[in-house]
Amino acid sequence: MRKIDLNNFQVATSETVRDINSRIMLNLVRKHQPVSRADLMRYSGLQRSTVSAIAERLIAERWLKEGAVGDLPRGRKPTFLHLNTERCGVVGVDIQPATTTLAVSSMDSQFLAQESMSTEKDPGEFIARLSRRIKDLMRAHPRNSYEGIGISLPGRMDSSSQRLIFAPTLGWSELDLKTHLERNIGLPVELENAANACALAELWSGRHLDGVRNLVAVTVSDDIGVGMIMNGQLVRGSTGVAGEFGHVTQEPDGPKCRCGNSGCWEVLASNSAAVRYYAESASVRKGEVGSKSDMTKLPFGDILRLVEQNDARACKALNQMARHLGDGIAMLVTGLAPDVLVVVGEVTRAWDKVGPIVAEAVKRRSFTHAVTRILPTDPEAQPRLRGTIALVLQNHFGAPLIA
Amino acid sequence: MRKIDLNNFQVATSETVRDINSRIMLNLVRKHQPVSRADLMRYSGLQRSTVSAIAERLIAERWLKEGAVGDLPRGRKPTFLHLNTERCGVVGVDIQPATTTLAVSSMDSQFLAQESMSTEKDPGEFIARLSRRIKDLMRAHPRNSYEGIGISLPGRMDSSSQRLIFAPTLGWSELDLKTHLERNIGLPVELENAANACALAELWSGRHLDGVRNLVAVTVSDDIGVGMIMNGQLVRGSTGVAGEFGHVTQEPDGPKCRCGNSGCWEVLASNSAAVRYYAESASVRKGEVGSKSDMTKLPFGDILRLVEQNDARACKALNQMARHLGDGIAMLVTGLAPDVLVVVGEVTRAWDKVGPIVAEAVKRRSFTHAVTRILPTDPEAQPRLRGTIALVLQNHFGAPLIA
DNA sequence: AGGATAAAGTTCGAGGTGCGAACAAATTCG
DNA sequence: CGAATTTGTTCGCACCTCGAACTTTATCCT
Repeated sequence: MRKIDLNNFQVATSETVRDINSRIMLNLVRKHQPVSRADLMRYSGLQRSTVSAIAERLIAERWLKEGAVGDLPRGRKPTFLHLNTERCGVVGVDIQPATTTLAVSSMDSQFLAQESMSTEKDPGEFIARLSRRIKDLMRAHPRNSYEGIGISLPGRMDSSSQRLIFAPTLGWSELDLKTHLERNIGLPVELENAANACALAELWSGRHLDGVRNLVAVTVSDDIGVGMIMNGQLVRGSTGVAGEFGHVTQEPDGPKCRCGNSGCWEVLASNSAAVRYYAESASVRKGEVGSKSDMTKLPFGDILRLVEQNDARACKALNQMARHLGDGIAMLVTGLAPDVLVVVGEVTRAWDKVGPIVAEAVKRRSFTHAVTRILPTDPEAQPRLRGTIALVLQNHFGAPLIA
Repeated sequence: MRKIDLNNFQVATSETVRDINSRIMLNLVRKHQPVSRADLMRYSGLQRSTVSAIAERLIAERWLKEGAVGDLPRGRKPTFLHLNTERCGVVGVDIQPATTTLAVSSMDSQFLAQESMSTEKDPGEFIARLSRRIKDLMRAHPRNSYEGIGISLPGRMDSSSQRLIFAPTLGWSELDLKTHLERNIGLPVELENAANACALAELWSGRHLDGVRNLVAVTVSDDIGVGMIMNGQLVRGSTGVAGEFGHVTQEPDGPKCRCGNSGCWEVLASNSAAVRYYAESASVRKGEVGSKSDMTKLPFGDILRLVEQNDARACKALNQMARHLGDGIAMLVTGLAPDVLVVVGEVTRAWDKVGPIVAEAVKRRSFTHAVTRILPTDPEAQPRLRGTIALVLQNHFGAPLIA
């Protein structure tokens, strides 16, 4: 049971009823399509007449469309309803330190087109170029309407103003991306932290069992981010900064982290950690410790490639990273007990090696009553980008803001 | 934005509108009482006529009552509305390993009476005795109606059946407390884990700034429990077992925990930990390590008493506990970034000593963007017991289950 | 004293919404 | 060809909020 937020509520009117039931209908169609009005009546518990009325309106508003007629052993054949995927489009933007990916998607989270550009160091320049690219992309893929622009980025937004307040890897500061883009393009813009976007992606378009309402996404790159869905809703915390489990101290005497502390989880288990482990093993092998110039700092991708070739040093570095990754995941499983925990990042390419080590660490360390499934995401599925789409679609498919 | 739970939703009808607005009104009265209809109109945004209609019904249902007339510089004087605290009572039961406390409370979370009994080892016997005590207490404090019985206990319930599935300190197993009590007394029973109950207590009757929607309660006794409120709602996780941060590994080579792992947070920072630190310091002082018989295992309460007398050994043990407590709290602050984190337990009696050490650890270890206030609870305020009341009152004051 | 002003609270018809029964349409089976 | 069955529509009813008009109560100013 939720407490009513007296600082941010909506009273109910007659139309509220229709809004609630429409959203339920829309979700039922999304889940069961193709589906007849009679089926919707059974799924929802609404009266046949009510279902017909709502369907009529949703068809008029072009959210739904009628399709083929079904087949039954007896009686009148049902007319199927579908989501009208042509109705609207959504623009998704995934900003990463080096590359920014943008895409347009239809209502069913299918990408219609996708392209990349470099992420500029100068925010002004970047916004101008991104705006142009988005407009071009929308012009090339005309839709009945565009609903909005979702943006994922490695940083933190102020929860009220949505201004960017922290994005060390991008090198921007205090940027009001939202307002600028909204003015340039004329569509609502929604920003979200990358890990949170991944969590949303899994919630709305993940291939999980139906009814997953507690889900954690762990993004592993040069840092570690955690996005949490609890009770079917993204957890942003008081200032929008929840999920910084990457900066939980795991080894007080461990290596220095760029956050200023030492031995943070992300210092021990991120891609950069594997890179460091690999480099360290080089100098150890040579019998010299600390002669930094000797350390061969291979990019993480190369380490993964070496692992595929069964290179012993690379495997050892990866194992070390995996063990620490598992330790942190055990913390999340123990403390949050989600139904599903998904891992996002290049490291999933070696999941056949990493997965068992993580599973072992979790089994060893975590409290036994949780039954969290730990799953790698397919990098092809572009979780960040899918999350930006979910971010916008939420507004139509999510629960109405009431009470 | 919340995702609609298609496995557990309610469609809206005309009455839903009234239900939503009634609950909003009830909460507004709770927050602002005494308050006039005209004020409620302004707070809620509803029409004057609607406010009057809802008030009329709530008065008829005895949720509200009219009180004194107010005073204004001009115009007709307003009639104030209050919560009708006499309307209903709630029974709260706080089961702890040695003692069970039971109380009856009015709608405003004020205790009318409170008494204790010993917690039996035999569950059947216990249920019988508890039922009798509850019935006696209700008879001694007659109310218009009793709304339900809330129970807090140190253990875990199955989230669907509410059967007790894990309560090592009580020594009961697989107990269906809910059904038995409901049959004996004829009131709905709600069970909740003690840490969760404390979190609910702070959410509903805590003395915090208004609008705290992300809150963590840490209960420190012989174990450590964590209750989480995120987005204004209790986080129970997939199987109702979320919050076991007490069993997150902090020192892999640390002392054995009764959960089977080693170096869990609760092994390092619970009351028992302080007791152990104290005992260890004894044997160290004597120059012998490991001769267990020499270790003086003082109860935690005695250690606190010694601390009040500035006993050096006791202070050292408490400091050690406090440092570890702070380390774990830093993890929660970093990862969950709640508005408020409350600490519950005997340790708060020495908060003038413990608080600064915790604050220091949090400052040192946690990510800097969170602005969590860390507060001790007053043991006199009986957070567990208040939580059981909140557990029941939620059903009337919480957001309606819709969509 | 009496009228203007002001604010609280009530009354009542209009419009939106779901309910539920009756009805129409479409299809199969004997 | 009619009975049975299932889908989908129509229509009057009840519930709810809205919003304007109205009543009630009180103060201030002339």
